[in-house]
Amino acid sequence: MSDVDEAKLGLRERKKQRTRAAISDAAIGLFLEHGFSQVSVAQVAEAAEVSKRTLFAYFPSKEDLVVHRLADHETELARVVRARGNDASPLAAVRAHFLAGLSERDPITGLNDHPQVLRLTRMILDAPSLVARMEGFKSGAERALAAALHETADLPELTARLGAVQIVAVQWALSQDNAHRMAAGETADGRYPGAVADAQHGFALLAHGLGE
Amino acid sequence: MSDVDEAKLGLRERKKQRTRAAISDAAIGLFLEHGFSQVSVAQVAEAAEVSKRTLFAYFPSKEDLVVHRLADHETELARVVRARGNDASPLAAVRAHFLAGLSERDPITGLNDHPQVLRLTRMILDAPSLVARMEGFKSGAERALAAALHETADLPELTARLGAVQIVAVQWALSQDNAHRMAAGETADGRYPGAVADAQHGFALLAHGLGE
DNA sequence: GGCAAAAGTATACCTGGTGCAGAAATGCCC
DNA sequence: GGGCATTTCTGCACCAGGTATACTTTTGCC
Repeated sequence: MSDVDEAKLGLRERKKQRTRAAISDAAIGLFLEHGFSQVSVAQVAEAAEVSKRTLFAYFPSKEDLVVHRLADHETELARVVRARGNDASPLAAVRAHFLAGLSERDPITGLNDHPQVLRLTRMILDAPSLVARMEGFKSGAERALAAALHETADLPELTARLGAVQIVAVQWALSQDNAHRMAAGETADGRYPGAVADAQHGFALLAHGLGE
Repeated sequence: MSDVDEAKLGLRERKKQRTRAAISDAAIGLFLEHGFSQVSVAQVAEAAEVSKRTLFAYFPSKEDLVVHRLADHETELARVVRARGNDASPLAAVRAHFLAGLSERDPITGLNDHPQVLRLTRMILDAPSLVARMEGFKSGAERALAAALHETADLPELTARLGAVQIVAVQWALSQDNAHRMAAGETADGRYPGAVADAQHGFALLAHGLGE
């Protein structure tokens, strides 16, 4: 039918990837247009020209149709910590990574005002089950970061875990604040200086404590 | 039928409360015995001698049958902060409250090895949807604590929020660690000194930072 | 006692998700 | 190209959580 683009994997594998993409695209499109809870998986399956049973062979739940694209952010912080230079502190590495994300307008920092990103954010926030999945990612990020701190910074397990949950909590809160401001109409470029200042403030709190 | 125990509220209200308790008790009993996911709401309704529709009039979801008892912990930290003496710092108030919880073996600190508590903990941890609800409580606690800090400690909103998420994250991690040790067989009394030391460590990290 | 409002019930239905048996497509060897 | 095992897909029946509707029972109160 079509040209052989990526001939490395057999026809079977290519078709599977195309089917997967078709299902995901149909789902995102319908969800963005009508809202996550307003669209049934049966409608998604029909739009993707696939049976409901096949849809669930590719994605274990309705929520996964949305969040599978964000799944690798779960281990992002842990990878940053593991990949840091030997002289750098974990906290400095995470801070540098977050500041880089801000300057690149990485959607995960919340500092992105593209209409598609805004619509996706609003769609997720409107669906409690999707918010719950995001919280689940947060937990996964905590676990992964704790392991990375424990293994590469020679910290006791509890200290690593306590540090990890604080770091993840602060970064998440900073991102949420940015996203909230974008949703309220601020522009990414206009918000950028404030976002940087707030990030510096947040990481300073992490480094030097809340006081007393 | 039975004696009039609490005659303050009308018969209607008393009956409602009894029905509510009957449903909740039947649910907890069945869930503890067979596991949360193994018991259907229809079975709970039957055991409570109530129709399924009535059950859902009292509890909006299956998960609420379990977590409604824990709901007021959501605002516990915020209340502690608001009720502190005018000279005390919020962090000191929270630390004192947590240490008091440890010495009282408050189940929410994780430091309680009563079989019923252990079984309940295991039951919740075995059910992903219940774990997700607990995470939701965490978010609620963060919001409430952030508001309390903002209003009573004269902190900017972002600072209050960043402090709140750190405090909640640390306290939650400490509690989870204790609960995990209880589940692994440690006794509450044996664990108590270590739990206190770990709590001191966690709150010291909050007060003085992770360093660098 | 009688009546309006509240609470409870039975039933049918919708949606997410799974089990099962069979049809269709694919890879591969001839 | 023709067969054949394996994988994939499909239709269908089914389960559980939850809701809408329309109806009956119970309660509060005059």
